[in-house]
Amino acid sequence: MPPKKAAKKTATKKPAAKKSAAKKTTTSDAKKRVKVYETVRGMKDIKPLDGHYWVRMFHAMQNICKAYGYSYAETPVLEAAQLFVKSIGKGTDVVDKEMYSFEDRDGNKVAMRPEFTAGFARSFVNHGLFSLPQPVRMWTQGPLFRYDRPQAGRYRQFHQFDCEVIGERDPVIDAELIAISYNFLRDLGISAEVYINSIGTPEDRQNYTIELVGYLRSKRSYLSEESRKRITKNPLRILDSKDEKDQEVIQEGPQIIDWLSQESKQFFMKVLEYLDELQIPYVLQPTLVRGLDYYTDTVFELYTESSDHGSQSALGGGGRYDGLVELLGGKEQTPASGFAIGLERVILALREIERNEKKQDSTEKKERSGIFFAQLGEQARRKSLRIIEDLRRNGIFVHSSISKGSLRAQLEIADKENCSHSVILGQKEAQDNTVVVRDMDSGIQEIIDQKKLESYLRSLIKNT
RNA sequence: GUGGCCAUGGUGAAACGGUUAUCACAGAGGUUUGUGGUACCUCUAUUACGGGUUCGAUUCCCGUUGGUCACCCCA
Repeated sequence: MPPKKAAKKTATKKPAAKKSAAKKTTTSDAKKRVKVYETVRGMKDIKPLDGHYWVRMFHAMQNICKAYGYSYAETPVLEAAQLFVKSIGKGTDVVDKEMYSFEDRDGNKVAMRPEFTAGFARSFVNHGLFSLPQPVRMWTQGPLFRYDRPQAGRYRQFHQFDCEVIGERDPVIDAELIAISYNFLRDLGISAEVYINSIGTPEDRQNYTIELVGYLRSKRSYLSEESRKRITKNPLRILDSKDEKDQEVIQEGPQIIDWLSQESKQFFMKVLEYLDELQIPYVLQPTLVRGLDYYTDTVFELYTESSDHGSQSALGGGGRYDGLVELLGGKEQTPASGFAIGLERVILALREIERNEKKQDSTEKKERSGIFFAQLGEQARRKSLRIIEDLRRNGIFVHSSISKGSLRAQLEIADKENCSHSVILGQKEAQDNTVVVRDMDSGIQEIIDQKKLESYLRSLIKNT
């Protein structure tokens, strides 16, 4: 920003000289154009205009996590690369193709986290969190990195809201996590659909995969080219193929549900029962399998109901990962479960809702609210500094534009910010220890004693 | 990683290959630092970057970068 401005200013100062010189670039390197940097591909600025979305989401996270008794925790962005390879799995795209990994100055292989779960599991093992009352409920939020091809709702640096419960295998935990994710979205005004499935134990999955591959081989000729390749590479992925013919084949094929062990099946039934009890609607999706290796039993995903953005409509997902903590050197049998929601996608959904709302009542004007404080002249400015400060300390938020000189300019801003009242302090008022309070709708002005201003404003705020 | 489409000020758009790149909105400043939601004036673009074709390129071609959509994958 600053470099650009500087360049512009020099350009406007001597436009004539510039033009002739620009073509014969010989000595005139003085006006070298300063390079304007852009964000690196796939990275996104959060602009002040969009800030309110993030603040809203932070509030929603905090409130809901407090209500459910989750503690805030954080893990570093940078971890040993191997941590992710081991937990997410070699052969997954996330690890093989999309991970930001490099050697640091000591030659250690590190990676920027592509997800939260592995870091949390590591942290749990690292700090012996099994000695806390079990299970440990944690939540976090922050940036994650995946070197993917950017698209709307998909960036290389993206943000997730994440909850993890480590140290207990109970279906009620899974139901609770689904409830949190569902309610988080509901609190923001998004009605989500929960898709749920169970993929059982790793052994269950292995047996099922063998069966599935056998079946798919027999139907090979009906499958799409892409899926044919996947039979050997990643057969489970064929289940959620978007190809219609593939789907037809899948419908007739074996379902993982039928391959679950008795225990897993019962566990899953319980999860569903608890969801019914919590009155969370869900859709059983026999083809739902998740991409990361560590998942066991319950898996679920959340979609917006009005899924306009075809492939980007998944807001989040999660599941149980009973084997991960042990895999990372933790105590034997440390079960866990968690979910993550993509915040950029939540914003996408919020925007869409806003668009629809605008269509419906575009005529309705926003009601004015808020107080603006305008000042005029040096003496009044000084005085108003103090008054504004006092008001703010006492919890009354006032807009002001104290750096501006003219009253006109200030009232213009008051209007744009949609303030209901403006407090005006000029030379005269400064002397009389009064202020003028102007109603921005009617234009009616009242003279108020400075001492009474606070209580006066309070009554105004109450009324609106 | 594969394929398609696209790129003009802060935003949204104009401009048969031809003078000074047009318009709206936003922004900054001003119309005697005491009155906004309605006026007026001024300012705010080496047309993404780099090459080429041409007397001449915002317009045509190539490359780069970025955006976007679908696939892959996923949040």
